[in-house]
Amino acid sequence: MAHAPRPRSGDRKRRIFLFVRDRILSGAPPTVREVQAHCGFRAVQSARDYLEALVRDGLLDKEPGKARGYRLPAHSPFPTVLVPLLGRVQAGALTTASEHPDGYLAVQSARERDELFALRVHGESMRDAAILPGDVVIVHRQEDARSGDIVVALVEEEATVKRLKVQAGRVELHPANPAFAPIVPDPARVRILGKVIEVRRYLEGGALLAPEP
Amino acid sequence: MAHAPRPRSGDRKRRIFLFVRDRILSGAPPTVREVQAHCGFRAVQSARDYLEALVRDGLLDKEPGKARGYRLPAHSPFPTVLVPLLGRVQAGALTTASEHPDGYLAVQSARERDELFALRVHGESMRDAAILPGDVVIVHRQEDARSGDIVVALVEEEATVKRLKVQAGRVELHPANPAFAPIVPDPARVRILGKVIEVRRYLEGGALLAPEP
DNA sequence: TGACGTGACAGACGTTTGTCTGTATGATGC
DNA sequence: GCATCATACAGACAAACGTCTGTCACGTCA
Repeated sequence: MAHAPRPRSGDRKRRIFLFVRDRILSGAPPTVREVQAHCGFRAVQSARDYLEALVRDGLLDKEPGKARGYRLPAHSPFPTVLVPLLGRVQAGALTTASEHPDGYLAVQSARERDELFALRVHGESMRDAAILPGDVVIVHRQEDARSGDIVVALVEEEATVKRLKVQAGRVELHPANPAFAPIVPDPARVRILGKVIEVRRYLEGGALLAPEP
Repeated sequence: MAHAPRPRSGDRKRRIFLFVRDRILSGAPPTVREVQAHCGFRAVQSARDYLEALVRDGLLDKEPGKARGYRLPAHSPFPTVLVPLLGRVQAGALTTASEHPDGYLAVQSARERDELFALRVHGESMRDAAILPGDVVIVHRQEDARSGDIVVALVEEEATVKRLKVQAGRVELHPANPAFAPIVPDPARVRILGKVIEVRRYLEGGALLAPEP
């Protein structure tokens, strides 16, 4: 028997990629047989050939042997976690605050979920570091940091974002705005809550405000 | 033999839900046995019991019989989608480019996912709007925008980020850096690709790999 | 005390699904 | 013509995976 007229392969390959991508984006990668059915192939292997070609092209990743093992080549190999967005953080209340967040943000990170939180920035003190009031910073909880890191620290009983500098063994918190003065706190009274690993600015609407179910 | 001391059930159920949710958000739902392994259960059925309980609670949906059949319910308050991250965009190649992305980013948005893409920013021209080289902008595809919006436009055959100003019916693209001059393009030759709805900066090697070329 | 519900375990069964091997057909190049 | 390659098909096998049935330990409550 004659087969169907051969379609130009690049186009078919592209359509299959879009189908697979759509399915992954919709929540679950397709099986090889679902791709087969979608394309009208009469053999599983035909669909498999295309999928493997897409992997060779770098358009898809796969986990061999696993069911529904095709993935989008993640830009970050990290899983997506939802981290709590805190409004203001007052002294010592970090743990408490993270139990009553303003909402949750999807973050791709190698860190554990409990090591991350998000904080809305108040004030202009980091303007020249391109961090504006209303921006959201994603913070990795840690008690120390290196000179030059942008950190969240407890100063005067409230969390603030500053650049950490260690000069001659002395900890200083530097704003990025000439209108503000560096803070040279009593070492016993400064407490670093974490290090900023990401900055986000939402230009419309706003970050998600969804309660944890 | 005595079993392990019975944990407080609500907490364990919640932790299992978070695990499943993260996995779905990351691109693929887990199998029952993956949940089992993650929780340290010694029987598949134990994991299954929890998963079914979560379905009864309405926290998860499932497709019975299918591999990796657990889903976030449609009414889930976390509309997280994966959005293609494009390196450079050249004339007319937006659709093509989004099929060969550098990777995918998790973005929370009410928009449809094919209306969104992410673009890495090149150059200092938006510095005073707190957008730095290397930042990633999340863009909503639209052909028009309002005066004052930050947009991605095709200029000289390449996509660039600028602030849109409409003065006396004339379209102007304004950089946010005194070192750059406003662009007043031939209206027939300017094309708006979309509006920037979010800006992200990754401060730690992690989530984003490729440094500035 | 005994009935009952819950959380966990154990083992097996059968479907779903990835994978392998082999064949047929047409296009291309020497 | 003949070798070679790519596409599609056919059928089978084996691993992955969802599902079922039964058991055990513990707590609650009448």
